[in-house]
Amino acid sequence: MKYSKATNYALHTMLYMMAISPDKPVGVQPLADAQKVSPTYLSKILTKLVKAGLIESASGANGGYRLRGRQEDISFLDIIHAVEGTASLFECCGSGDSRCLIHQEMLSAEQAMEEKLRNTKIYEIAQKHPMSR
Amino acid sequence: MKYSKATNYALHTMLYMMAISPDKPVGVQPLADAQKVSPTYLSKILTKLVKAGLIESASGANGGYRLRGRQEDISFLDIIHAVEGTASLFECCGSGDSRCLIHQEMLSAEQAMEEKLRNTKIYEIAQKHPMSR
DNA sequence: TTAATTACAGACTTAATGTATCCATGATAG
DNA sequence: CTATCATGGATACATTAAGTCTGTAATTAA
Repeated sequence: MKYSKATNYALHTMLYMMAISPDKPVGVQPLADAQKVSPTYLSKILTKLVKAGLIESASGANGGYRLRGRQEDISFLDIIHAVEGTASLFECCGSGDSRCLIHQEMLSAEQAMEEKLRNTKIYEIAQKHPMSR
Repeated sequence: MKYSKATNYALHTMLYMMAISPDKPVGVQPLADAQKVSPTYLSKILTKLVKAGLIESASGANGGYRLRGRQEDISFLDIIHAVEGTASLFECCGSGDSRCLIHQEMLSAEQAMEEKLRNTKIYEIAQKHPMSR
């Protein structure tokens, strides 16, 4: 079990956008360069962030991607959910059996991690170390 | 990202062993029946638990698998690590860059989940609901 | 209105991992 | 010796991750 590379790219790209250009749109090319990943692949990931409402996009010249909404509120969990989906990490006895105590404990442990991720904002990271990789 | 079915099988089998036969060895067949999974596949998973020192095995007639060591101490995390390995869920900038703040936060969140899993013992579950699936 | 720029969508490929099955081998009790 | 049991290796299949390629649509600048 591992987080996908896509999640890694998404987190770093969000940090990069916040640090470099929090207001003006940035094209996918410079973002891809910063991560050393292909632009077409990164654009797929960014589209997920758009659909999740974390960033917005604009076509045409001078277009690109831009942060949306209150930047201070964007959490690690928001980004991870946008990329990985919101399904539970642990599927148990047909996923419907709420009597299964193992399932309950696993869910509870997962929620501990999610709460931590929900309370961690990229904004804080950007403050501490704007150019952090 | 998801926990493997193998982890699910391992957790349920450990609970089953603790509830049904905490002392005498049990063959893989009845354990496999309880999970509705093939014996040969389950045996591969159990072998991992053996190598991790959580259970012990005995060949030959009247052999099988048996819990090992202090049963009250076996945690969810022990079992998960035995099956999934102990690698971090999040691999970042070449895995070596400890300056990466994103990596640090992800690690910290993961540790929150692990601490929860370390403090959750199957023994407690077995007490509460011996026949829990 | 045309041309350049940019995001988006779909099909596709490749590699890795998970989930199993089958069979041969080896250990052990009776 | 034989029946019973675990172990290991090879293999097969399905699913997912990771990435590429190409065309289409939208928008701006000239």
